[in-house]
Amino acid sequence: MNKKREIASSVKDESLIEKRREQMIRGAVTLFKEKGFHRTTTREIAKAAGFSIGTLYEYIRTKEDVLYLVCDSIYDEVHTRLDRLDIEQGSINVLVTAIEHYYTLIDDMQDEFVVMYQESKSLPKDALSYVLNKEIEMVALFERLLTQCVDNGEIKMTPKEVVMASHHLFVQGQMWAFRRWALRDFTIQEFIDMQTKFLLQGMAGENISIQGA
Amino acid sequence: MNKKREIASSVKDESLIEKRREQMIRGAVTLFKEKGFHRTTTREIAKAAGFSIGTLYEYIRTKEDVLYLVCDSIYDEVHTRLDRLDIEQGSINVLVTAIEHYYTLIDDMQDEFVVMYQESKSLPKDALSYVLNKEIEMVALFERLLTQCVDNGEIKMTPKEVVMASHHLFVQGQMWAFRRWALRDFTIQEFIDMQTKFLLQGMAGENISIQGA
Amino acid sequence: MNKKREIASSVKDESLIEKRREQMIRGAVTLFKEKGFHRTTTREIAKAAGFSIGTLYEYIRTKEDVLYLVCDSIYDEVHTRLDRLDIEQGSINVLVTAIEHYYTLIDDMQDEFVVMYQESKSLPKDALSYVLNKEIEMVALFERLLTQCVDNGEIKMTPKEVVMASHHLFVQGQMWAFRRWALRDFTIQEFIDMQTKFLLQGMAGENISIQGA
Amino acid sequence: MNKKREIASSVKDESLIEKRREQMIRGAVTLFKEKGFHRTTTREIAKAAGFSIGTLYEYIRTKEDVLYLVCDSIYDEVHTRLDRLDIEQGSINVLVTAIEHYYTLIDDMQDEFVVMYQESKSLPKDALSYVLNKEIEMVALFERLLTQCVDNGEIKMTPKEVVMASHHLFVQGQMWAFRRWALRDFTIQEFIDMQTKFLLQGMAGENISIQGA
DNA sequence: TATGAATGAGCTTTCATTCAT
DNA sequence: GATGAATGAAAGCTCATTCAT
Repeated sequence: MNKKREIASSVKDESLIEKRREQMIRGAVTLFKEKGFHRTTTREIAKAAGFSIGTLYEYIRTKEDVLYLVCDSIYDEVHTRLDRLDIEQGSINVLVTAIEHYYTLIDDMQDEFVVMYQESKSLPKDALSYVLNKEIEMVALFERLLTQCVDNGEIKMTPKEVVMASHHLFVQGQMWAFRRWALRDFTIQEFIDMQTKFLLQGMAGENISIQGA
Repeated sequence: MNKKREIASSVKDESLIEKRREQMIRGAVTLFKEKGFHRTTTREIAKAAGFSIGTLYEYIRTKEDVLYLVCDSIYDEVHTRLDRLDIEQGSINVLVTAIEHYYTLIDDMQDEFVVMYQESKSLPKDALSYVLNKEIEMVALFERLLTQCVDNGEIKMTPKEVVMASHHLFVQGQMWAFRRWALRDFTIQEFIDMQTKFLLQGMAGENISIQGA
Repeated sequence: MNKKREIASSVKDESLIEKRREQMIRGAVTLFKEKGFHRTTTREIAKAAGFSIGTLYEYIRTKEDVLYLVCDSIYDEVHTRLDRLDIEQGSINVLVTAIEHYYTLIDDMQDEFVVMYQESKSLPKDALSYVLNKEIEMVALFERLLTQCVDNGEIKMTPKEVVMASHHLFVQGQMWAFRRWALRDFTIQEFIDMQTKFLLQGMAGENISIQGA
Repeated sequence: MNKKREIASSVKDESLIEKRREQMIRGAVTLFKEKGFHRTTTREIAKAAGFSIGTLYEYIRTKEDVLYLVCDSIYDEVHTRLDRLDIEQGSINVLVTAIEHYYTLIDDMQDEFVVMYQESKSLPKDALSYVLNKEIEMVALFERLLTQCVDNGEIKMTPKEVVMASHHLFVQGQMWAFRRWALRDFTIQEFIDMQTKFLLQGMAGENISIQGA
């Protein structure tokens, strides 16, 4: 369900398509980051990619396709980087590794993530649901790892807390991408450490009574 | 510094201005939420507000003004609701109350917050910095409360952890606004409780060794 | 033929109409001079006149009416000032006086003349032809005076030269209004003297002694 | 000083730019003459030029650019036609030729000149000063020729008279463009002859005393 | 009479997309 | 395959004019 959308191209040569689209994505990310999707013109994208507007349209059908290609390429990278973890049995160690890989990935592709989160709402319905689905997959990865930790007794959490914590981890990733201006005193490693510690402390502790008790 | 921007209007009657702008904001939020700022036309805003395009422009100068009015009205509400806390001396109780008020506020104005966070980048430079400043003020409120808890010994945290936790609280608010679709199984009260518990546990625990140690 | 156009007003009190229109004309001339008819808004005219846009429209029907009122008031002044000459029998002396009066008038009402000549093409057909007719009357006055000078032997000119010279005199008046920036080294009296001398020399052809000498 | 303004075009082919702009100018002059710059819409200009509104804006940036192109092309023609005279040593013969060429030029491009003089005030500041400068150059040409005639004894004139006469010649050119409706009984040759004769007579004569002397 | 809020036709300009070369 | 000139729908905004108060 929600398979990768094929972006039509009138060019036949597959390797050329890939090359051109890569140029396109690189240029587009910079522009989208700077001015947003709507304020960026297709001409600008073509220019930044190094070819003419006519050529641009040989490799896409609509401007939104460019945005989709950007989002899609991000998730290709996510998969490349996190696929190993996908098969491993969950444990605290695997979880910690997953968090580290995920946040490092976001750090490496900060611009791309910002663009994706900022602009994905401009995608056409089906492309949007494809991207959203990728997001859900990510959250589900954390959910699975956490659940397995609960199952093997390493962590104590209600199922609802697992859901919440997964979203939490995911959203903290967005935070790193979006709010780096506010977190410029932190290195990515510090950030990872703190997030990890935070999570594990939050989960491990005896129930602490709140509100005066 | 960064004073409220006056949006010029060619109408003189102040109370009428307020009334019309309220209509405008209400209509605009719905539309911006639905289609985003750029895909919404000024004519649609006028129509949703219940008056003509000409009348719309009697109360604003540019389309961006509408977005600013939306953001500004949100922060007016924020201030109305959180101003009491601003003067209180920090303590765990006050902090917990602040979290509750803040997340309840976001819950009440979900659409408005989503729009603000999604679209504020489309504001003109000075308006954007005004809005960003409001955001910083919010984070600073949490920071102050946390620091005072640290000072009075209720909480153990390094200054860096205080900064991180403040951003964390802030971003979790965004999460509630943005990801309600993913959290539809949670009530706002559950959400508040979990976030609060999470935070306090994370802060209170003895240092727990991570990574196998 | 081409009678004064009545500008409709919904106000009854004639003296009030006159008062308001005078305010209007004074304000409008300044604005039209500065920004031209098209770039001036009716609101600006109302404001410059010292009353509201609603009141403005109690005294005129369209924006073009304002322009007409300006042009009309100029020719009222022209008539007031030159009517005496209209009845006198032509002679070199009368001609010289006419030139002097005419150029002095233009000097006194420089702004008004500039506006009229620059903007009169924006008048509606009938108003335009009324104003053009006034212009023709002016030229005709010079023509009559010249012709009578020819008839009484004071000047030697072919009928065609009379026509040309009349237009010449008229156009030199425009020049004084329009090109004062280029003629800032000249006083109006110098200008009058030179124009007069120029004309009379030009007409004298064979050395004809003027003024009896 | 006051160099030709480059009007930006997004089209690269220079010869195409020239061709399209020529179409544009031709169409615009007709329309501006008929209805004035402000009453003419850009769509009408495009249509008159024979292409779409989108294409129009491939060759200009703003509506005012069209007006500038009109003015500029007039002065290109002026230069083409009068440049020879620019280098010649002044003499009565050269002066007479200059007058003839100048008035003939105006006769050939009557519409263009009318438009330029009527509408140039709608140009943006820098374009206006460029055009005004061209005008000053024209007057200066006459001034130089006259001064040289004075220097070589062919003509007797004070420096002030030279200035005035130069403006006079220039303004008479405007007259021929603007008031042809009033001068329809004259051919351009008659006009030239009369103006020339007028000027030379005015200048050549013994000083004739005016007003009583 | 005076006011000024309301209206909407109409303007300039942009830009995604096409297609002949 | 690559190019870029051409297109026109659609957007933001203005302003002359009206009319209820």
